[in-house]
Amino acid sequence: MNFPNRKRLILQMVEEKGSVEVKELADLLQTSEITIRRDLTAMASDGLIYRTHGGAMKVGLATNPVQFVNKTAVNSENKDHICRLAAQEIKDGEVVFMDCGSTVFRLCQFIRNKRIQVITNSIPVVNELMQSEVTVNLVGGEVDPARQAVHGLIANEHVARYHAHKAFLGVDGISAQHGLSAHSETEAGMTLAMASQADDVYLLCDSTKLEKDKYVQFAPLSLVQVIVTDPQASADVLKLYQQQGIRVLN
Amino acid sequence: MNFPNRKRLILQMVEEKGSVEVKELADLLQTSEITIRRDLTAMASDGLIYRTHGGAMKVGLATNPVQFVNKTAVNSENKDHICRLAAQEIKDGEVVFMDCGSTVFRLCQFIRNKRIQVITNSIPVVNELMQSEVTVNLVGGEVDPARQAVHGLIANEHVARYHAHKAFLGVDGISAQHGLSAHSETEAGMTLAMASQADDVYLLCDSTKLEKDKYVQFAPLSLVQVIVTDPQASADVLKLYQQQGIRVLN
DNA sequence: TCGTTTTTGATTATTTTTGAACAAATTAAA
DNA sequence: TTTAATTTGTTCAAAAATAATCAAAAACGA
Repeated sequence: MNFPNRKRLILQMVEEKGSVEVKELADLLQTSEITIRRDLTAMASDGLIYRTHGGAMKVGLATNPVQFVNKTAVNSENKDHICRLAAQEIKDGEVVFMDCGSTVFRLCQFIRNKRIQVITNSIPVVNELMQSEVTVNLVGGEVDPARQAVHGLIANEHVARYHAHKAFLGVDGISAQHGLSAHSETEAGMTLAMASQADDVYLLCDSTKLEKDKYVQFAPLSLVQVIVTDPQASADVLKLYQQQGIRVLN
Repeated sequence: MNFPNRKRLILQMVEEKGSVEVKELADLLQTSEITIRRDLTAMASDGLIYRTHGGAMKVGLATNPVQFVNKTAVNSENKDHICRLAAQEIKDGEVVFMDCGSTVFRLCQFIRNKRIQVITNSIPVVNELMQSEVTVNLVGGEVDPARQAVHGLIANEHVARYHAHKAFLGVDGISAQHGLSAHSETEAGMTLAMASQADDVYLLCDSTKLEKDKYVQFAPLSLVQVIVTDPQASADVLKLYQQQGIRVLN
């Protein structure tokens, strides 16, 4: 076993497990501990891993350029629940849209091993899925640094060139009476673009967003086929949506 | 058994198994180890395989798939020199292309505070420049995980919609006789697309790439206006380029 | 056929990689 | 704070792989 091969395997292990030990690697790669140490030192000086006493760690935490602006942390339990449900809907071979919402971002970890194609305008989603089984298609256009996503006219045109089985979208507000609403027009534009090119539109929104109206009201409820939410959602409210022919998962 | 035949079989084996050993090949192809070594050396210089001690690997497996922050570490002094020169050429208000080379990536740190617009197909460049003064425009299309960049037909079309003052591009090889060459056709396509939409094409390449021919030769030297390289570059070689009307910075 | 060129193989010297031993440094525990 | 246990850096030697040189064999063209 030569260095490039070991390097590849070590890197893969570090990525998977987060951290590794010298002994563990020496055992696994059938070589001496000192050789492993040398490998780790070399890799660390290249910035590939973070060297620790007795092993190495994923550099990702420090290097991974952008963490999702911590919005992911709030309400995380409910969001994971929503994402688990949504992930179950995705079959191998499908093409899906994912927009730049924080809930939608959480979906990444549940679909890493699916053989699907994801079309997205979210930079964090691309970073997350780039090293996974998923094939990623990135929407081109102006980058909006605040939202860490691509938006605008060109972006919408790009989306219009594709067709997907499913679209997984986030919104800032949803109500039976006024439909979907958002904080900004640019986000609304992308949501519309993706929705109109997908067979089924899935809205991922935790229960705090139900029956709330925000700045821009941009689409009727009929745009969506499925709403995925958490168990805290009131049954009465959900019934409102179901009466309009929408499937509800919670 | 002649060289073309061995070459074909070796390539096939490398593709299948990911990595091969000299002994293994000598045994299988009924020839001596030294002949195999010669074959491997020749193939490696064409960029078909990655040479290792005792064998060879698939190119994709050897080049680290994640974080190419490491690649920037090798030859970093020379690369910084190149980037400093290149950065000085960029004036506020300009629009520039940046491709997905590792040298080009290093340019990011030198242009963070410029009021310019960058159009790029490189994910690391986007991550790096997203929180800076620079306005970023991302090229859309299929994401190539190995290169951490967007490539392909759609990507090239996207580039064709824009015009830039300058393009900063990396290549794998350059020679006075055969022009520009690359390891893969997809990279070559993006380079061409950007070059044809820019007023001035700047080639960022350290001296190790001068007078080297790689797998795909895709453009004549006349495509570029400026070559930026390091002080190690031989004056004789640079003169060759200057005679063809190219400006050389080093 | 002969002479030339190309390819292959063998030998030796050099380089690279690996492993072992031991002192120095770091961490954890008392 | 001191002691013990790990881990690491350093030096050296052995093993493996490579480069370089030269000779033999095969292929080629006249």
